[in-house]
Amino acid sequence: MSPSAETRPPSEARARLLGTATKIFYSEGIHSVGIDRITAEAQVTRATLYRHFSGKEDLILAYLDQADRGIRAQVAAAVSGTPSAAGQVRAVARSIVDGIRSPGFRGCAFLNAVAEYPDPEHPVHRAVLAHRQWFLDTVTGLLARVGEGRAPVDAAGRHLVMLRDGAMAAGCLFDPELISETFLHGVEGVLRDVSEKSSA
Amino acid sequence: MSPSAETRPPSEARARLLGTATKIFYSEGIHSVGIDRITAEAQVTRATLYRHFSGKEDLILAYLDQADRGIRAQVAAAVSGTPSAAGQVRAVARSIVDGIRSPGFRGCAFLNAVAEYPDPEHPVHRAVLAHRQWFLDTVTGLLARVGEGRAPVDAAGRHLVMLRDGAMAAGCLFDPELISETFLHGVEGVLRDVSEKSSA
DNA sequence: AGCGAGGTAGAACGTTCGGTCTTGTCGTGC
DNA sequence: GCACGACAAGACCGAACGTTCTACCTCGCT
Repeated sequence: MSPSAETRPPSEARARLLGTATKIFYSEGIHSVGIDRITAEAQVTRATLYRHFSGKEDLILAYLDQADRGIRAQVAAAVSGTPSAAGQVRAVARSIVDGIRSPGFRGCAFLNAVAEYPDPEHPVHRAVLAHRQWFLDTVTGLLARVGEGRAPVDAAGRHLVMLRDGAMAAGCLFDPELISETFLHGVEGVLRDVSEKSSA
Repeated sequence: MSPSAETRPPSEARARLLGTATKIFYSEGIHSVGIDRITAEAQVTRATLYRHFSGKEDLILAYLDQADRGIRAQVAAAVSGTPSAAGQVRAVARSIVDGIRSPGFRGCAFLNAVAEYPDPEHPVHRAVLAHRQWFLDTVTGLLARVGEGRAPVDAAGRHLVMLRDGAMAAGCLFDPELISETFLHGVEGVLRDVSEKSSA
């Protein structure tokens, strides 16, 4: 799973490198920033970068891996901090709008990355697909516990992910406040659907 | 408005150039393809490209402008071919899923482009915002005629655009058929919302 | 004391980038 | 008949790309 399995163990320089890469890749894109930008900003020489990562692609994968871990932790925190199933879905939704509303928000790191790597065979593209599959499964699992029963929970999960994708994509192109409001409203609709359908 | 206002009039070579740029930019991204790829595939020399466009950026803007015209025509056709307001919304939605289901679908050209140009001041970014504003206004206008009255049609328009964005983003990452189904279902929900609220 | 891992510093590799320029050749309109 | 616009072909530019290299330093360990 770990994309940098064959590279060096953690170190101060490596952490600085990955942190800088995360910041720059997320805010400016991937193809448009070069190795030099990252090494300069991380105050590290090129040799150091290539000691910890096998190349730029490896650094990109490490960036996405870190983003993936962050989101998983964020979802886990939202879920563990709430007892009811519907409350868990709302907590996840709230964590999403928190991101959209935060200052440096530049959309979904994975959707942005996949826009630059359309080739389905490319490791970066694959990493995005894997993350998205996990998210869909997780959300669908939460919804299944809201509408306990044989409600069409798969469709509801896809609906919720579609709303999330739209909100994340538009969150840095429109007023984040309006996007958040629209998204939360949509989430309530999905919750209503799942509850109604399962009680029918 | 026209991004290539100061460049040459149409010609066979120019059309070939723009067509090739459209195909390649859309399917492979923008930053990752160079001038040489486009000129080679269009069977045109660099000199010819720079005779018709002031540079790569101008070509990108022409590409987006062409995509914008295409979508406007597509929406206009959907609207003009349907009498009822709700039918027009459904026709637009259908034209969207037609795109998602078509073979070479690679997501929204504008969302993909803006992922590569995060700087809000950049002309490419601005072109994307302009297109999106037009689309939101258009969709909101259609919804206003569905719920004739003072229904919260702005929120419904944002909701519909959010669904579209999510569908376009995921359409090339998941099963297009399921995405289309989910999207059309969501559109019906928006239509129901607008109709109910206005009749209340 | 000595060794190696991890780091800095910086030159250099070959390639590709976007962009300019020159030269020659068609075809059309004046 | 000839000048001009459109295009082909390709050399050329400076810069940036990702990558590799040598050389030196400085810790922590044994």
